[in-house]
Amino acid sequence: MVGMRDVAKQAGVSLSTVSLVVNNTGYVSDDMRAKVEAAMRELDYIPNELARNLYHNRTNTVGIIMPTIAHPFFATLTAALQREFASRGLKTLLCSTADTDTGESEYVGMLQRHMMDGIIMAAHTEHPADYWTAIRRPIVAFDRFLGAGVPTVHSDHEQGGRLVAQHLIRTGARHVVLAGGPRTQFADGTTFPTVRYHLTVERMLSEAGIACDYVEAGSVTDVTAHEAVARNIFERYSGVDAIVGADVVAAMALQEACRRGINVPRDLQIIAYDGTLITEIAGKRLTAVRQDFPALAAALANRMDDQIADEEASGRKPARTAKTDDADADESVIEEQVVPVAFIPGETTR
Amino acid sequence: MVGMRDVAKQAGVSLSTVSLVVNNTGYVSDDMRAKVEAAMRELDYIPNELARNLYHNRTNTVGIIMPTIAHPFFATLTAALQREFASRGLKTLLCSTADTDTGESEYVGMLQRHMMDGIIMAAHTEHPADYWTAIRRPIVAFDRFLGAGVPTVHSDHEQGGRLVAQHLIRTGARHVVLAGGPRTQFADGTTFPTVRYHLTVERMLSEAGIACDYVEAGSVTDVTAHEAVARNIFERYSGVDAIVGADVVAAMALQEACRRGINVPRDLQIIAYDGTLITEIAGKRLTAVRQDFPALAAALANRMDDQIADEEASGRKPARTAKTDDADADESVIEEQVVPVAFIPGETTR
DNA sequence: CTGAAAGCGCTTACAG
DNA sequence: CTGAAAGCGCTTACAG
Repeated sequence: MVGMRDVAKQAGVSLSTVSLVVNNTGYVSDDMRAKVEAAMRELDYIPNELARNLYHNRTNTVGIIMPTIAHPFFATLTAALQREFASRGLKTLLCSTADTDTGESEYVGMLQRHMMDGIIMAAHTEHPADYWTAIRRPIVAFDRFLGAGVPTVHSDHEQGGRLVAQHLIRTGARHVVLAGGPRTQFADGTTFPTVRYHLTVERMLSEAGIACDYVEAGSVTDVTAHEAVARNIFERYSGVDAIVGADVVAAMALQEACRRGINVPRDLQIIAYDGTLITEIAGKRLTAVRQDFPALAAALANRMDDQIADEEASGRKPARTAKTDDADADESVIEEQVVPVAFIPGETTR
Repeated sequence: MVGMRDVAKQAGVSLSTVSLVVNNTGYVSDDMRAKVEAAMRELDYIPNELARNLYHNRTNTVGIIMPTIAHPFFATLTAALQREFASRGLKTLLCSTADTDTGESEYVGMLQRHMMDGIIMAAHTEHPADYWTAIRRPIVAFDRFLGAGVPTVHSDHEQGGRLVAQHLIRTGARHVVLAGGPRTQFADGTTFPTVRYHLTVERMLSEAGIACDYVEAGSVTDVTAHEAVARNIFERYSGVDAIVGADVVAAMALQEACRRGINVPRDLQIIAYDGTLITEIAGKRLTAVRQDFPALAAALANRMDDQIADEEASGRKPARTAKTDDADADESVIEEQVVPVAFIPGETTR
């Protein structure tokens, strides 16, 4: 491997001069620069970024922790994040917990060992209350609350719930089935903002006197399990005339409805929550509440930049100390950024 | 940041002793070990992997270059690869060219700057013949030929083509439309093994006297464009009674058939090529030729391990020199590993 | 504007 | 079994 030393020797200059040329920093005479560049070319010199990273204690790499990249929701989110990060000079390390059975602790370890500059946390998790806050390195949560000092970004799920409920009320739905995460997540002090969408729908439908049942949709890591859920809905709630669930669940419900010869949307409306490409290939174009993935990604990347800048500023010491310079951060509070959603009519609603 | 030096001081031992304990290498007396471990705990010491990486000139990170992770095919492949790599202690860096408009050269640059130990190349590309072979670092190609010395892994597309053709012949198809990549890829000396599936289907159908038209399915980066393709098929080939295409195209075709009130599978059969989860949520369960993603991932990872080991063995000098030790490698030939596929009957064929 | 020196944090021969 | 020393490849004050 040819290193800077070889280039310096070949060009007859010092190491520092080569470094200045490579990084285009400070002043180098045209003469010197030419000699160095010639040497670099002759030797086919390529700087070793590892060494540079060690010096700066930075890798320009951000990890995205999610259950599995095979799920369209996370694939869509990750694509948006990768694009956003790339435009900021950051690489994306894939950390999918279900694809590796290692849980997120391994990835957190990598963060602590300085293999990454930060982590976007988008996987479910069960940890002591201070697990995340104790890490003291850049972390941004997606769609979950991880504790004070860990900023979070999520869609405006209340708005999402309102859009769904308003549509169902307006179209005269009478028996709605809502599919979502484990109902235990709905407890007070939940760490999942998504429950706001379900709760909003339930409240508004209840006020309108519309029946609303809730079923648990199963894990995102086992997409085929959704099929059984879809079947169950039809078997347990024979009067159902509207189903609301994440894209994949909605697609399964539509498929099952077709098998049973149910006319969608005349006798059954289906609304997908998320708006990934699944909505376009499910047999009919699914009506959907679409999360704004590019905007979510931009918000996540902004928070991440902040976190990384904070860490750098605080001289490689813990980022979140009491002495915040400006008043914007009450450290006992979770910084929360909310991104609007949109209602996209398709062929599965009236 | 607390470093090894701090631990050594606190424990009253030398740097090397701390290193030995941390890495569990060589012999350290229980006494010393205890002291070091105590110090590590007290100081909350976490080794900095960057430094270690610099010394070893390894990052244990492999990049996967693909058009976009948002496409279910690459999401599925990547999930399998990530799982496979993780089990071998390798991290997965996401390199999607369409999500970043940077082309793969940026990622190749990272490989050369030693930010990655190797690259899985699964994106389309147009480069001079020696572009890939000149890189001289670990590269494994997926489903494409990149040149001598770059091993490749792909499904047995001839078998895939046979399975499709046999089914169509057996069920009495009379007018088949095949959707696939740009027809220009079919030239002699193509770098795309997938054309073997199309060519096999065309040859076998032709021998059986069955009409077969070919349409270009459009880019994987623009999934919605497939919709127009699906519409076109029905408009241009009114007699079509079987459509074969990648999962997303097949799903779109099914959706369009439903809109037109065409009975699938009675009057139109649809076969999906790939077998991602799309086949399960397309309105009906799609009959599919399924690629074996876990096996493909394992094969890719094996080749990658070989490449990395070769590089290490050749003392950090170019991996592919003339002096191969055993006779297994004629360097002018592309090492090619083929993985079987399977025909999975669904609801869209007879 | 250029060079000699110290250092990023860890690892590994090599003496003792 | 332990420590002092050199080194991984690059960067950055700091003298000249």
